[in-house]
Amino acid sequence: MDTSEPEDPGLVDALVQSSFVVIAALSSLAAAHDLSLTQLRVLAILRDRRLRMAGLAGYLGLERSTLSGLVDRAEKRGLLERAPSADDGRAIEVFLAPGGRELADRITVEAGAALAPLTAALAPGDRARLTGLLGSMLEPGARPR
Amino acid sequence: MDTSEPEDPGLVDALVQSSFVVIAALSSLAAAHDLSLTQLRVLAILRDRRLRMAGLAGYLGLERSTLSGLVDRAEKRGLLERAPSADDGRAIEVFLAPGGRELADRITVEAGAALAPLTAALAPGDRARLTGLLGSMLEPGARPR
DNA sequence: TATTGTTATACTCTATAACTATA
DNA sequence: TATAGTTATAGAGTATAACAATA
Repeated sequence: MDTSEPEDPGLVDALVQSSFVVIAALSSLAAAHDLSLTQLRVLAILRDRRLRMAGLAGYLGLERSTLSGLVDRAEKRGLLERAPSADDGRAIEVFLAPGGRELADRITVEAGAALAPLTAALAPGDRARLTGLLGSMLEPGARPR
Repeated sequence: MDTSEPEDPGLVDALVQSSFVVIAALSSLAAAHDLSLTQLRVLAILRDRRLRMAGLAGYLGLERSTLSGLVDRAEKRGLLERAPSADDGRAIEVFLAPGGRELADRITVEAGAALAPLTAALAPGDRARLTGLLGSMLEPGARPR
């Protein structure tokens, strides 16, 4: 018996469809600021963290070599900064430059507005219910892979 | 007053996070079959449709020129086929080749399995509730942009 | 020896612009 | 003229492999 079979194809479809809609909205928001979706994620991740290159790569699920170019470009645009780690002579820490922080804040607001057409489709009680259900679905240990 | 402000930042966060988790699972499923996420979407879209290049580009939100290369590669792999349209001498129709249909079916099953860790985190009643809430959120007219 | 980050290389994805063929 | 698709070109994103510096 394959216990990993889905019990509710309708839910899978709904999750996949809504995810594509949300990601498309975020991609278009990123594009409006001349960012890739990955760069937008970097800004969001570094909003309250300072990470080494390898740590950032881990968050994004990318190779370290990929981050080098990505951070290069963002650094040239004044969004990110690099600084050698005090603890480890090999490591480089990445964090938001002033311009990056400003943009990250702006994008946070705009993301809410971009998704408002979706969230506004629900009654207030349903919004809270949806938040709760997504929250329990994402609880530690429930992630795929 | 800015009426496009989000009324529930918690919901926005939950939607964004869950969407990234779902898309990451699908990307990794695509990668396991040597497909890009876009190619996986093409297989899903063409599963019950035959579209012109321009129509497919529209579904994906991509330029026609982008589709040319993408379909080229998938065609060489035996996943898609092209045929001139009977109605319009300029148009080319794209549809699943036998290999593409087989792969699309397999991927549909595997997507359910890949997301099972998420869906299984919910009680059956909650799964139905979540399906319903996502469904009403996606109702026509609610899409961003 | 192992790890951190970078560089070199290659391929895919994507867009813009120019082109051909058809409408 | 306008539309469908392709090609040429260019840039970003990504990975693998090889490398230098540090641990």
